[in-house]
This record gives sequence, C-alpha cells and structure tokens, in this order.
Amino acid sequence: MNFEIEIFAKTLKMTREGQGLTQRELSKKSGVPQPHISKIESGAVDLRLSSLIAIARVLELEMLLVPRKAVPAVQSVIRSSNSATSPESSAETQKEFRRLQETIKSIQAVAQNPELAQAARQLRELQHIPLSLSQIETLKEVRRVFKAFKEHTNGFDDLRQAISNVQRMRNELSHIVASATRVEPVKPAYSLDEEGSDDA
Amino acid sequence: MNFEIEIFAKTLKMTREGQGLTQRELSKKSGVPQPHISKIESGAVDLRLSSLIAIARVLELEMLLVPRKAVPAVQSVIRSSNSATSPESSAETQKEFRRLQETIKSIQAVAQNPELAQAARQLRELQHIPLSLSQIETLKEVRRVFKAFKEHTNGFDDLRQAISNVQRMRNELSHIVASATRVEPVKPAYSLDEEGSDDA
DNA sequence: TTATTTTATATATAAAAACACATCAATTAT
DNA sequence: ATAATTGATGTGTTTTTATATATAAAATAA
Repeated sequence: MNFEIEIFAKTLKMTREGQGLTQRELSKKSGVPQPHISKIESGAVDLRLSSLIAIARVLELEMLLVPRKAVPAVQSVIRSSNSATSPESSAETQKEFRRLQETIKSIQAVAQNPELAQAARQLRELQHIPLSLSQIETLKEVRRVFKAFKEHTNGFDDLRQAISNVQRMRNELSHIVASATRVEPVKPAYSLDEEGSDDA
Repeated sequence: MNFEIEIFAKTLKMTREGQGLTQRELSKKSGVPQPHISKIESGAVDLRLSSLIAIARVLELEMLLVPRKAVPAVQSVIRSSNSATSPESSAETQKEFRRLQETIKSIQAVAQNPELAQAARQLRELQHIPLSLSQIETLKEVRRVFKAFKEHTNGFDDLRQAISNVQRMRNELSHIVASATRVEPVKPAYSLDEEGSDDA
C-alpha cells in the first residue's frame, strides 16, 4: 500500500523477528490482535499512531520526529548503536543458521558444487558472529532462494546471486572473523552442472 | 487524550509556529483539513500514520523508529542540529518579541517594578539571537503569564516565575550575548508592590 | 475600538481501522 | 509422515478518523 508506511511495517517485522517473537507473543504483550499485526506488517493498513507506539514499545523502539537535516546523522548513530551490541544474534539467529545449513545439505545431496560448499563454510564461520537485522534478513533471503532452487522454481542466476550475498556478508564481517579459517579469494568462473534436471 | 501522542502533537505545533505557518497554510500544503489539524495539535485524536507523515513532511520532519538505547544519543544529535542553524529565529520570532514587549509596557503603565524592567532589558538583548524552538515556547509562556497577571487572573508567584524564566534563558545564551550590555546579578529579593489592585 | 486573521467547535457523512473470532495455509519440529 | 506452531485471510461489528462546511471564539493588527 502506502510507500511511506512500508518502511515502518518492515522495520517492525524485522525487529520482531530479530527478537525471536511470534506475532502472537507480540500481540499479547502489546494488546494488538495478531491478525491486525499481520496486516500491519504486510503494510496493508494505515495504522493509528497509538497502535504503532504500542507495538514499538514492546520491541524497544521509540518513534521520534527528527528534523530532516539531522536525519543522516541520526541514522549513523542508530547504525553504530545497532552494530555495537547485538542481543539479536542469539537464539533465533542460531535457528536460522541451522535451517539454512539443512537446506544446503539437501541441495548437496543431489548436486555437489565447490562454490556452494564454500558458501556453507563461510556460513559456519559467521555462525557465532553478532549480525545486524539487515544481515539476518539477508540470511533469510538466501535460504529462500536456495529452497526455491532446490524445487526448480528458481534459476542459477538467482542461486549465484545468493551465494555471492553470503560472500559479501562474510567480507563485511571479515575483520571479526579474521583469526578463523584462511579464506581463499572467490573464483569468479562459475559452473554448478548447468541446466538442472527437471522435476522432483 | 493519550499521553504518548501529546508529544507529537506539541512537536508539530511548535514546529509549525516556528516556521511561521498558519494551520490553513499547513492544511493547504499537506492536504489535511484545517479543523483536523486543530484537533491533532490539541492531542484530541489518535491520528493515522499517513496524516502524521503528511504534516511532518511539510514541516521538514521525519518519523523515525529508533532503538530505545540509542534515543539519548539521537536526541543529543537533534539538539545540536537545532541549535546549530536556526532558520526559525526570524520573522515569527520577532513578532513574538514585539508582542511580549507590548504586554510588558502595558503592565508598566500601571505598576513599575525593577525586576520587570530588567526582564524587559534582557529580552531586548535576546531579540536578535537565534532561539531554539523550546526557547520560543518559553517566550510565549512568559507572555501568557504576563498577560494573565495584567488581567488579575494570575498571582505574583507565577509572574516571578515567568521573570526568572527570562533570566534563565538570558543566562543560557550569555555566551552569545557576551559583548552587549553589562549584566548585573539578579537581585533575589522581590517586591512589585504587593497585592495588586482589584479589577479593570 | 474595530476589522481581520487565526484557531477552535459543531454537525453530518464517508471511509477506514480496530477488534473478536474462526480458520486456512505454510512452515517448522518430532 | 505427522503434529504443532506460526502467519495470513475472512466475516461481521464497532469505533474512530478523516473530510467538508459553516461558524464561533480568540488573538492580532489597524
């Protein structure tokens, strides 16, 4: 729906997931019915300020009116605050990592590929590093693409894209990984036994 | 109404006034009807996000969801951004200064008082200094009290309070005033010919 | 004081959110 | 594969915002 409102919808959803809350739990704590939360997160409603505030406070978020010219500075403050401490790296994120590894394993059961294996390795490296909300989003997206590929509803381009997302993320965090496994430069040439088999 | 929403209501109103906009002008630019703006500014409605955003954008404000722990830092950024450049110190503020001086003059017409005179002097010093929104609010409040006092609907305590608000503000800005008039320390003892005349 | 501008109120109507409840579909866990 | 959890949908009702006008009240300017 409204483009302006989508940002809030997404932020709420990402934050909720980052905290490992279900819509029902959030509903209970905020007093907003779960079906309504669903609508809000999908950007389907032009919600009232009180609803927004009620949900935000549970997620430890505050609504602020910021002078436009101060917005860049404020966003930088928020960013550093987010990367500084990451309470969201634990429980739920670990689950997500496990799901992703399951998905990869199920792909590797039918088709081995060095790049995919490398991605798996890199993911293992990242597993215990605190991730930002957007990085967790990337994780989910990567898994979505892997899964779609496995079910032949997605092409190689998407898969390659997803793998390179993992690599990019790994590079972003390389200053933390550092000591761990030696990382070989990513081979640009890509194969993965072209034109996959048909169905099931 | 809702305590959480009042903050937004006040911020919108203060900002609008700071920019010298009338509700009608804001209405025209934002598309929100003037009567509704009135209700919003008085905190009488739990407005929808789209309305809030529409009004805010005209006032060059952005709604942001900020992690609670980052709020203090963000507020400090906003504060310094506000005091740094003050486009709001001109036109409308000058008018407010003139009104306030008129009010003081009308009081002095019936009762002279050294502290009041000093407040008037201090206000003259401040007249060409860029003020923050909250300082402009103080100015309005001071005038409100002065006026109420003149009409015998307000006591001396309030008046004294208002005068000391002027002094506090002057002291806050003393580093800017600096070169101007030499400022004598405020005499604590207060008089102003006790128990004013009755009516009219 | 008088005129003008600005804000607050009033009324009627339309539109949308909020809510309660049930339930389906998709995902995840066992 | 099956059960359990989670998110999305659907329906009907209630409440409230939003809008359009008109106008009263308050503040400001002349």
